[in-house]
Amino acid sequence: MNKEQLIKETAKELFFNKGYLHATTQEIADEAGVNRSLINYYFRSRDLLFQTVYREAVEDLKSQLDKVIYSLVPFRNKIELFIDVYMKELLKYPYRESFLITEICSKNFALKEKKKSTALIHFMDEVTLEMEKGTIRKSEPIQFLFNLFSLMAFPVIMAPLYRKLLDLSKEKYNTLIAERKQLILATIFN
Amino acid sequence: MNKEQLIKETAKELFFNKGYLHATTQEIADEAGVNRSLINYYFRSRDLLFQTVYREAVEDLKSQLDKVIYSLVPFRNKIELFIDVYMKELLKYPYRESFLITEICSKNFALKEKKKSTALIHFMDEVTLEMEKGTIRKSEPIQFLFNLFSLMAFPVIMAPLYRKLLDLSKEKYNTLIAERKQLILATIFN
DNA sequence: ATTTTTGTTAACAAAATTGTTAAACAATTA
DNA sequence: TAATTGTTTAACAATTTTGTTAACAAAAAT
Repeated sequence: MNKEQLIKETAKELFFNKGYLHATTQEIADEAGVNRSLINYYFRSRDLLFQTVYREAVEDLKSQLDKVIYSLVPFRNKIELFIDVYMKELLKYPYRESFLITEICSKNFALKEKKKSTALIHFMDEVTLEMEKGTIRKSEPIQFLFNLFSLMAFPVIMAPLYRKLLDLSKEKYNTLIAERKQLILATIFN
Repeated sequence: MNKEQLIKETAKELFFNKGYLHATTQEIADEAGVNRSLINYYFRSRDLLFQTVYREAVEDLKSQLDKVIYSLVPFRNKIELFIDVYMKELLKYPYRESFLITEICSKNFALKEKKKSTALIHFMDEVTLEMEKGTIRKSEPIQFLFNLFSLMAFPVIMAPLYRKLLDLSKEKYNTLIAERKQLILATIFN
């Protein structure tokens, strides 16, 4: 693999998978098995590497949503597909969203944002329709999104803490997470 | 206020409220309006300050749970009370749990943990009972906890990101969060 | 009142982290 | 094969961050 890519992937591994948000350039380089100067060669500065990783994470997140949202299957199947896709991604990169939040908070971000993606608007319409049909609980459509994401992501993100507080083994915790797809469906559908 | 306390509170403010997890000792001192050396005087090192803050956060989290769990009111009222208490705390310290996770991940934590708190066991029993009574959906009792915490915390923690992605004003977002208590109750109770 | 203890500060030293440069090396092209 | 371009590295410089010290001030104790 070319080393520019390797550096990025390694950074993502440390940030998104290991949750090691304080990683230094040296640590990233070591983990990738490259000379630290290469980070400056390819990305100019630590901060630009972070920005690059940040941007790609947001893009990934969006395109992932879009792909599922635009799939032409009935609503419930769409949600099931989405849970499959997103929870798989969560197990690979549990801390991606946490990284994004930390970055947004630490830099005082220019929140210039492109319009709400058309995919989202499309999906919100679909949610509204399902509420009218009575397949899901009535509420502000965004709340349905909140609920769905919350139920998927939070237990995964908080695993280290909850394992501590509840004294659960890694295996037990994984079992619980695996069970959640059905539970989430039962929770959000009438 | 005595300055040792002030430093701790300021650190918490930066970490838990502002989500500024990269704060340096100088930045903490500046924010608190004290000389940086005082941090070393009272806490010896940056790392010990972090440890102290960490420990207190875990304690707070636990004692908060305990207080509500042991209150002698019917189950549903208990949950309502809990949502009130916990969501108020969340708005004050949205990133407390994120800080804990980041710390757990960055240090390779000695996961030596005191037994699961008796409060938790007590509460799990209560949840099991309610499942048998049919007031809440049947599942592994811990999953009920997961659901409850997820629905409360995740939309608050992810506010900066979701506001970006969904292009929502601060006001609109706050309204959505405020509406969630009823929504959560409707979601987790049969 | 003066000694002792505690709290506070600035100046300094040490360590850690990042950024730059120049030279070595490899790959590609003329 | 010489020249050019792109890649990699080590050495160095600059910066940032942390930790220590010693002097000083305030408070408490004798």
